[in-house]
Amino acid sequence: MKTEPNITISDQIQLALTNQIIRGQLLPDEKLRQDHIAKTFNTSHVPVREALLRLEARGLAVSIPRRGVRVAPFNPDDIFEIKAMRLALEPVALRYAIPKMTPDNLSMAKEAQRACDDANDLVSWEQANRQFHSAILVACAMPRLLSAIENLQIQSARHLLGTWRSTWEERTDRDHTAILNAITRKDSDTAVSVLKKHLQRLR
Amino acid sequence: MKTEPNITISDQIQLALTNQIIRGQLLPDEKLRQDHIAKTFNTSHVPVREALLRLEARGLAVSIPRRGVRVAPFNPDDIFEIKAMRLALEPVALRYAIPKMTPDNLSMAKEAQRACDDANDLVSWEQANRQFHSAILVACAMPRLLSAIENLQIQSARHLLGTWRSTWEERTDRDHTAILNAITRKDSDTAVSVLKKHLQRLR
DNA sequence: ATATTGGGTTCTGTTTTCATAATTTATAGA
DNA sequence: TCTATAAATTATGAAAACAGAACCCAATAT
Repeated sequence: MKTEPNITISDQIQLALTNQIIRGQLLPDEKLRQDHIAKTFNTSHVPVREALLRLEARGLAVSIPRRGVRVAPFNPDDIFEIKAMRLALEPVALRYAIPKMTPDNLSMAKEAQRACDDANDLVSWEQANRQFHSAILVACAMPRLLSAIENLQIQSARHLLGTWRSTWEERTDRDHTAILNAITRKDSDTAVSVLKKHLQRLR
Repeated sequence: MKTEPNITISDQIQLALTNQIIRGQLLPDEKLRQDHIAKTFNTSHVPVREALLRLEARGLAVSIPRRGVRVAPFNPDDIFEIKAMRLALEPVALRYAIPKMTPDNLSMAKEAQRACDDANDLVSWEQANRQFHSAILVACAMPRLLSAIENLQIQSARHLLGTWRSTWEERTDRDHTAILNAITRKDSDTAVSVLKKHLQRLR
């Protein structure tokens, strides 16, 4: 039994571009030219157009009709907005998730937390951090909510990697452990309030 | 000075399909065939694909690679999720909007409210209602937040028109006036709490 | 009757080609 | 020298053409 051979070319392009944008290999406001990208992926420009369209829908690119697509810019207002939205959505997701959480969900979260602590560069820490935040929420089983949150997390990550690029200090994230403990006790109130404080610290 | 001749064919298709989905002219799970739609718009199927892609991103369609796109289905879980997200996001937007609200914003909202009261069928009431809910929030000036909310409102509208299709009774919406009064007094707390109750009543 | 195979049809995803809008470069004028 | 216009180049958006996967339906086997 094979796993999803149904991945379209435009999916692959979208994934690759997403990562390049997150990691800052593509800079804010950088132009995304269709046939240039097409060449690097050995395709025609149509699948590229479709990938760009979806990047735009996810807030990672900005398009002006007939004038091309650019990597989405980043100003302080955007950071503020993203934080506000995460603060609005993630606590809700967490509250719905906790009662439905399975042992499997919990162990995934713990694993991600370990990966956070073990990370020794910003890129891999960020990946693990994002996995942690997703792992504690997936159980809510609300697809729109989860994908909205995922997009916001990606945009946060982009900001993080863009501004703190080189600086890296090992960190043990007390909030994460506190959240995990509360979840284990099924103590939604403290889990949610710690998560809120945690997100408030974002900048 | 012309207004936006930069509308692409795929934009027009997207708009038309959006309305057809909202109004229930396209039913949940109905198949959206590319060349069929292309024929009705006298285009090739490429712009149609792009329109479908964006409908998918907005939660109005569901696509399975190589197996086509369908109008997004609607089960009680979805309704619940949409309500939860609106409850999470709209109060936040309102709180940020009120301090920035201009007289123009306010009069737009009043106009929409009047249109609600004057409506004598469900379709036009729904349009006015949506305009009201947007008008009281635009001032927050948070584009991602606003477009997320707009999409949720569209999905609510779809549910509304889908289930209560024919029934129509004139209604004067007390919540709307209460919200407007609170906004006029710059009383964010009551405005937000009335909005929350108002959204809670959604089903 | 039910399940299964095969062939034909339909539909999606992609490439190739093209028209036209936008941008850049060059040229002429003040 | 700077501005404004025109020509050449480049890029986007759409059409046409095509390959291959999914679907349908009839004929065959169980």
